Amino acid sequence: MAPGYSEGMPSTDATDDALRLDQHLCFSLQAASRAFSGVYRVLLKELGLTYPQYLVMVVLWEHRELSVKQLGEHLRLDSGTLSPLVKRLEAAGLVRRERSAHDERSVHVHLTEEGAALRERALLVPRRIAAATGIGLDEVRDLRARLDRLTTALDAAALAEVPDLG
Amino acid sequence: MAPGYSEGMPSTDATDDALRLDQHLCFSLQAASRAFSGVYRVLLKELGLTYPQYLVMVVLWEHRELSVKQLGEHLRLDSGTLSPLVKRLEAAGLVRRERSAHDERSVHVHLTEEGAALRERALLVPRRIAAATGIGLDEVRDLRARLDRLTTALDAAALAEVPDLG
DNA sequence: GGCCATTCAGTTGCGCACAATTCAATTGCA
DNA sequence: TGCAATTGAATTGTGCGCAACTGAATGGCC
Repeated sequence: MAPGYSEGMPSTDATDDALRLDQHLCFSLQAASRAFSGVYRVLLKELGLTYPQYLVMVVLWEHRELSVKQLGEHLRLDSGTLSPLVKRLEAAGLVRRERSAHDERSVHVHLTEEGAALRERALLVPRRIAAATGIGLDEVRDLRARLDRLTTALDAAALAEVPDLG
Repeated sequence: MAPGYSEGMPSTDATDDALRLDQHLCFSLQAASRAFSGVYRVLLKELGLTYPQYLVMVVLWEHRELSVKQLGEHLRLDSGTLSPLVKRLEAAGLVRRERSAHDERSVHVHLTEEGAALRERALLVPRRIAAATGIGLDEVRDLRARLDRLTTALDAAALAEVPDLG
């Protein structure tokens, strides 16, 4: 039942089994995520976007203008990742950054004409991706729900792992 | 039903909806994957491993000795990623690299005493991770199966996207 | 009003993922 | 046997993710 080690000595201990690569949900997750990136990479090349840049544009197409902080809340990214990424989008002419008048600390990112126009060309991407997954809308919805619950649980656990309070 | 754009003008077009961030399975997937990494990062710090390094060790604990190429097949990584990573594991004293006698092109990676011994301390990791996910073994198994099928489908699609053959 | 803690963006540094290239070793085939 | 194509590892370069830090702006509190 259990493949065990290469020596042909099957491990019957569940704790041992748990250390096998194929028992790691995190690996299946990461593999699927990278496979997704690979498909997006091909589709997005003609838009001149990387996959993380595409996600930033998706958020901006939905909200038009956001601070770096707000972008990070939507995408779970911090300024260390977003600052250079947004700069590259600005260099590509898709967004512009401006200091807020109300709060000089924050920087608002908004679409340029060109950035807004790119949305038209991006509309086909989700359909082509959906076709590539080979699964139906219902299963996609179900998977998303499960994954989001998983993320919430893991975030909570990560906080608990760094007690700070004894 | 559909939140639509910030202007309060709900988009009833399914194509428009598909461009919303919360419709992107890839994002839920990546978010869950990064949440996993975060929990692992905390647990693995005391083992002196990063999450990708841990996965390499998991494969080596299972197979004892593999070429860089074989490691890459297990983990879906190429030498561009593995070469420096394995070098860091070697610098940490956990593995040793040796040119194969049969084929001088290939480099075999095998555990040192210290690397093999580290397995004992790693045995607790999967249990603590399982607790952090907040889901049962059955759902984990089901999720893994779905994700692996998804990865297979996406890989096939990625190949089809780069026709090369017209 | 003046001071301190907090907030926000940006930078630096490190490791990972991946494309593209290089180079040596090997294989295949004429 | 000799040469071309392939294979395996390593290197280079770019971008992402994240921790740690900097510095300016803001807000709270006395």
